[in-house]
Amino acid sequence: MAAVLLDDAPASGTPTAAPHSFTISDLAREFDVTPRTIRFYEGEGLIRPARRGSQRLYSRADRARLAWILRGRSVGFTLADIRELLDLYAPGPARRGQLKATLAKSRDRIAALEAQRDALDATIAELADFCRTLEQKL
Amino acid sequence: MAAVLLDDAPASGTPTAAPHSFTISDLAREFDVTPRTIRFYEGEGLIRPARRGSQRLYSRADRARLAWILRGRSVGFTLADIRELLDLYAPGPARRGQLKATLAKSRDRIAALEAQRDALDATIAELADFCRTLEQKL
DNA sequence: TTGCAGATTGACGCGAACGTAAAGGGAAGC
DNA sequence: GCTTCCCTTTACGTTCGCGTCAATCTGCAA
Repeated sequence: MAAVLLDDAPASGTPTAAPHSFTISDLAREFDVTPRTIRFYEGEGLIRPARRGSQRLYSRADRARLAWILRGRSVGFTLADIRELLDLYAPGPARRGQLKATLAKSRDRIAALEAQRDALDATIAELADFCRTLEQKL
Repeated sequence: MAAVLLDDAPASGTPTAAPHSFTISDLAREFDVTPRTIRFYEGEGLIRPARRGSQRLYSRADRARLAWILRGRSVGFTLADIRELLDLYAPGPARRGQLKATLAKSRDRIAALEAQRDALDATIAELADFCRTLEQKL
């Protein structure tokens, strides 16, 4: 996982050379968000692109980090949640007590996510069932 | 599913007789939300409890409906989404064109939910992996 | 040189989903 | 009768996650 946040593979099947840096609107287009959104995440401390003068320059690691943020968002994390998780991944001084606390937090997250998945599955099943009864009526 | 919205089974293993009506704080306690939240949902047209005088009285169907609303919320639906889905379930006049539109909407929802589940699974897998590396360090 | 496209910061705005008083009604128990 | 709860409505406040100007700067091409 940590590797994912350090770099990311170019889009498969794309023979065009993968650039090593991106502008804010490059990323905005790629991930279908606005530049405003990306700047907002930076303001919230979620991402820290380099600068060339005043202009932001995103590395592939930044790009992967953004992808991670957006996926977190898509599963219902708040931006505060995401920041906390990114901090967990960051290799801190790693005292033993810290590690155990981090482990506990991670496990809580997992439990919550699994509960959410159960809710998701149930909802999907219901909707699928509903679709079947609709098809019957046609 | 429609049946779920009409009634709901009492909590399994509970020998106490299942009441047929509830106050707002009964439901608030049971589902761990505030009365304010439930009243808010009523204001948004998501639920319509009976009244005894000015006091709200929730039937078991209302209770099931609330549960459905909260599960919808937990999977990331907005209240507007939930209202729309509840309306879909409501047995409308059912013209053929309506049915097909409803079916299309439902399928779109399912596709979105499945994408969300994939994101969830990936996130869970990552966190689980992270936990394993933490355990190694202990 | 003069645009023009795309980048920047700053500030205010906004919808969603409630929270939080404030002020009062109504039944129950002492 | 008085207090104590629990319920009610009304209404303004708050947080999150951006949207939307506005003013400015910076290259690059015509």
